[in-house]
Amino acid sequence: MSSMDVALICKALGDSNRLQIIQMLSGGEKCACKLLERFEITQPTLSHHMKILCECGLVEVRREGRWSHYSLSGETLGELKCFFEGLSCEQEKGGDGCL
Amino acid sequence: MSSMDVALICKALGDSNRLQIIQMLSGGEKCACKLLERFEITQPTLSHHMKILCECGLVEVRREGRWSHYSLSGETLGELKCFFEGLSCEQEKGGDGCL
DNA sequence: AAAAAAGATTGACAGTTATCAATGTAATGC
DNA sequence: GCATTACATTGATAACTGTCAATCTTTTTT
Repeated sequence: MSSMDVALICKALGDSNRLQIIQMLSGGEKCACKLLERFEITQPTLSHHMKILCECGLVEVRREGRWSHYSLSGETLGELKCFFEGLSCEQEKGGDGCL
Repeated sequence: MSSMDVALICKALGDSNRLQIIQMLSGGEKCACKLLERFEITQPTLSHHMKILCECGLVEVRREGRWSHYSLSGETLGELKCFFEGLSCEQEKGGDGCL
């Protein structure tokens, strides 16, 4: 997973509504109507947010009849966790070369 | 760490330049001049990015003479990792209530 | 004191984004 | 076939963002 992919996902999660959607999806698959109940936004706005979450790869959609069921992508979520786990605040070797 | 805090950090990391800065800081503390060398941006723009990274709590600054040394905040980084580790794509119990 | 170096701040601008109302589409129920 | 339901798309708009040039502040050097 490239830096650009991670940046795209972070950008998607940079919106408070979308971050809360992700947290809801962490409990398992949800349909759009259930998500809509929890937020003070209109249906077109939710649809817009879901599109962004899907386009960055973090969310997958399963269409069934009239319903759209959304869930987290296990693969993308795993890679994202991996990226953050790779970050460290520890010094690697010498200073920063600035004196 | 609240959802809003995480959203603020994600927003900060949603810019490709800032994400790369974070990756550089993962190797250890760096001063602004060293960071500037690696990017195709002007000094005021870098300064702007560093301010955003500091304000969300992910980066700390240590001023020394003319230099500003930047590093990742271990505490914030830890909490951020914790947040992402808490996400799962597994179903919790029943379906989503949508039939 | 004057010059230089490192970095922050200000102001401006083009591009992007979150949001909504209105409308479109596809599936279901009567 | 017609109404309803679930959701997507379009168009508009106000707010926000990344970027740079110009300038300011602070520290070091001569």
